[in-house]
Amino acid sequence: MDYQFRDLENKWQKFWAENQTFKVENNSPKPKYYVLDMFPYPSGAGLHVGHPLGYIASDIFSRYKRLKGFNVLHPMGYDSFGLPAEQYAIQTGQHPAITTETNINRYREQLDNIGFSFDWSREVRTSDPSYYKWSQWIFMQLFNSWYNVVSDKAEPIEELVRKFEESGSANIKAVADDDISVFSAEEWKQKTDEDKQRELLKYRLTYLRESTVNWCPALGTVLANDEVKDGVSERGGYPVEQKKMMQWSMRITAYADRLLKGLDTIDWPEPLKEMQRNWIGKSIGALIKFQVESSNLKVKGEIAHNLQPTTHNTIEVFTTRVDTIFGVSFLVIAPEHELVKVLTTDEQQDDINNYISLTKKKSELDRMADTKTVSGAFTGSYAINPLNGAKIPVWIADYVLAGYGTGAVMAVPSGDQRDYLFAQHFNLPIIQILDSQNIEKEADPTKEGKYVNSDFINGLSYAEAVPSVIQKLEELEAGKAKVNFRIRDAIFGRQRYWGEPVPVYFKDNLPHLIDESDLPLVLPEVDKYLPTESGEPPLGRAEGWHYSKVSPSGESFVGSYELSTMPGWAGSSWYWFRYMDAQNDSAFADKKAIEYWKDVDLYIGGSEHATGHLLYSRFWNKALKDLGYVIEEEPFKKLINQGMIQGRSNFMYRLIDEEGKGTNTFVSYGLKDQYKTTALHVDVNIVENDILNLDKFKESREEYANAEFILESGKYICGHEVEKMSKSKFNVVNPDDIIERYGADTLRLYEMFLGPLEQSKPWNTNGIEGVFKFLRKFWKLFHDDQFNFIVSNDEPSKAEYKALHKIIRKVEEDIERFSFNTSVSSFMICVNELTDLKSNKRIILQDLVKVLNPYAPHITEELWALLGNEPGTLTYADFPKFNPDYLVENEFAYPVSINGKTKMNLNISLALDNKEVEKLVLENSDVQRYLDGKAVKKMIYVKGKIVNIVV
RNA sequence: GCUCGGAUGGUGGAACUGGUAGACACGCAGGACUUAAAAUCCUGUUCGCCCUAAAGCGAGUGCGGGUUCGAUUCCCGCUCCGAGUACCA
Repeated sequence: MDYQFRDLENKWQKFWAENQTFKVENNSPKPKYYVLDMFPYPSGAGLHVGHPLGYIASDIFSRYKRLKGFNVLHPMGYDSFGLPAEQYAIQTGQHPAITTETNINRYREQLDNIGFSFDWSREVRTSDPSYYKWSQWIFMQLFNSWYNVVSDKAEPIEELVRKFEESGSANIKAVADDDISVFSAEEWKQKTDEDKQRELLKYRLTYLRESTVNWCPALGTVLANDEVKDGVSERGGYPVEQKKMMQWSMRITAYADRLLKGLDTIDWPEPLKEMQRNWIGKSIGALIKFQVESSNLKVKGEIAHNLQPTTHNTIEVFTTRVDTIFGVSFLVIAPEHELVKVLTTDEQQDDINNYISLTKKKSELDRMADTKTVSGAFTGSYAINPLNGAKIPVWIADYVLAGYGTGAVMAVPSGDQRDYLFAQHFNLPIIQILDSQNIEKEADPTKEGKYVNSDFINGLSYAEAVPSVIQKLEELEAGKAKVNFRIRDAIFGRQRYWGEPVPVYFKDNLPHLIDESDLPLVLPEVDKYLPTESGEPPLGRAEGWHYSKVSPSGESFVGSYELSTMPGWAGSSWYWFRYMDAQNDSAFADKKAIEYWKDVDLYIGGSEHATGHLLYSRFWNKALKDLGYVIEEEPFKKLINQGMIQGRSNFMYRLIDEEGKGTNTFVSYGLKDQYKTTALHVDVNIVENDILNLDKFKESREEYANAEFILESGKYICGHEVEKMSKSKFNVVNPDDIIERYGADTLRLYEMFLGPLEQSKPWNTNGIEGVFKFLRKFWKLFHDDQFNFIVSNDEPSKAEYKALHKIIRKVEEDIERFSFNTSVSSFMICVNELTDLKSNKRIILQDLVKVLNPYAPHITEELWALLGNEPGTLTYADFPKFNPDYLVENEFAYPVSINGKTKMNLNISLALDNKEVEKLVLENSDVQRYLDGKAVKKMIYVKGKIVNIVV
């Protein structure tokens, strides 16, 4: 039979599903291996050809590991809560659950078409109550925990309560809110329940905090950062303002150091680790207190430590460059800083008010994006440099962010470019502090040279100055060394409908967890998916959305539920555990299952999740480990980023008439410059190798039925450009179409053949023929000219063994280093060689089938069965063992070069030693001719590589 | 701005630890088979010069330098492209 890919692929896909070929057990004598893909959000557009890239790579790896004797967990699921489904629901009234279900079914169909070896019995959907029950449960565990700095881990909150009861708050070292109070055990016991809860909330790993959101009054909704462009909503262009509201937060900052240290223990791409390091942003510096000079404090040249500092008359700044303290010429505090009111003098009041109202109009994003404009206002007050008593003005400016550090900076114009520009603009002094500094045109942040104008550190180097300054500050009680992190606690609430309800109700304005037995807290029905008229989240519309509880004493109580839902990242921060034991109803995963699978051995996904999903997942994993639920400190041992598949658009050129109107005539790419034309996108699916299919084009739309063309050599050539893959650019390619035409095995091979996995590249169907031809050629190895299956049981020749063992070694090496594109090339070489050798030896072909199986599972299953093996057993066969003996050579065709330029090749036995080779080469008549009598200075001979003659 | 990645024929890419640059494909050109098309097969294909051809010569991995017997690979400086990130004190 000819290679009937569609029949054969359908047959095997059905076989695998019916026989549950890829179902995996949570115990096995084989070693475990867990291969995970980043699960998709099931969007309405379906899968395009870029999505499966990573899945194909992970599938090849999984199948390879099975052949290598591992018990492989390779699951798939859906991250099915999300904004698009909700927006669609707002527009159409269709319940997001219905849209989501439809989309998932479509995705499943498309995925099944490609022949993945997923264990679908473990499928998860984050929007399914049986799944989000456990997202809610984990939220509860975090709520019931605090971070103990002494043991450096999260502990149950009861432990903290016990400590409070024993000895008050004095000996507690915790990562907590700034406003925790100090109390004795006695004082604790005397607190009301309410006060105790209020205090504990400051310690919990999930807690309430006031934070700002992008509020759009016209749309009546909160917007995500990327829904806001230039201060107005992306949809509609309505103004957006910053609104403060109480929000759930997660204390990820408690884990900042562990998240940083853990990076050194995992095998991830270095750029990605670097991104996380920068995001966490550990900086070692110092806190310095600047005394405020005000009329009633009367500081005149006196050193500040003589004064009694209070929070009202000191400004605390954080700096990573304490050494520059003598270069400080002003202080800048954030416009939101609490001291602004106190510091502003009557004369400056108007200036300050104006500036603050100006700032309010800008979103934090805008404030951060605008680095060019210098703006600020003077408060009228001055502060005193604690080390030299200098009187320096205090300004406010929006380049200082209230949320980072202390919300105040000491400005050193000579060392910091922003400070430099600010000083220039407002005519403030710029003080040189290092002898090698060049500050004529811009700030010089380098640390080289010796200090000048710097009092007691004059003449010292950077390394000497830092400890010296810190010591002095500590002596004066005007400052101390301090580690600061850039990372901020993660906001966990969303004013949305399509997400997990937060399992919390309120009583006396205090949050309480619902009973664990009441989980899952199922998302209620609402009439509309918009916020309520009073501005409450959509859940405010749900009827009867109250928590009722009967207390042990028999009193019934009704509390209102939290109305916000969890963010998109909640469900994806632990899903790899659910795959270990997806059906469990009494735990997020059984302890034994977690002990068996432990962690993910290989995780494949895009680098766009570098600072979101991949950081949150690590955080939850660590918290769950602290609480004793999981084993490993890090969830993903090895991570590979697959590159983005970009779109490749095709263009046609419409002729413009004299009046400037478009005609129905189209000019081929090479001729377009001779005419007046306008370019328009044409569907890439009716273009092949940039040549337009004219008939299909005419059929595509009625208006094109009578289109005319100006052709070049009888063809219409289209222009092309690399763009994002999107419907509007007509460059979306559906894998289903490729499979229909060439089969799933060809698609799999071609996606790999396209280039290195990590590299971003445009999708281009040009070239897929080559891969398709390869599979047909492979098929023909097993068949005669009439397509009768025929293999020989004869002993293969040395050349045949060599071809086989070359590919065995190559595929092993390539898969281990995730270089899938090169092994596809090698398969082609191997099949070409065997075709030339007219090889149809069973011994060779049977092993070749195994080696190719991970890449092209359908065709190999079919041939495996045709070879007489039990159908379906290929998945768990043994990968062939590489034998180097077959590759031993006794001769090598050495390139002979003169002064590094290759001139010729020479066959030389590998058994000869240096001297013999040199002699042989120099005696060769061709070499003599090239040398042309010139004296040989030196000879380089690298065995098995090269001979180089230096003259 | 900062960080990271990249730049190789007409195209996608290969060259893994410094050792024959352009593997493997696509495309293109020519040919075979065929009434024809498809499919298949064969030959050629980095560029330039010379040439009927064989052969030969020269240049060549973004640009300019350097290290080396030898550089796509290492070092220094630059240009361009892509991604991430955002005034982080």
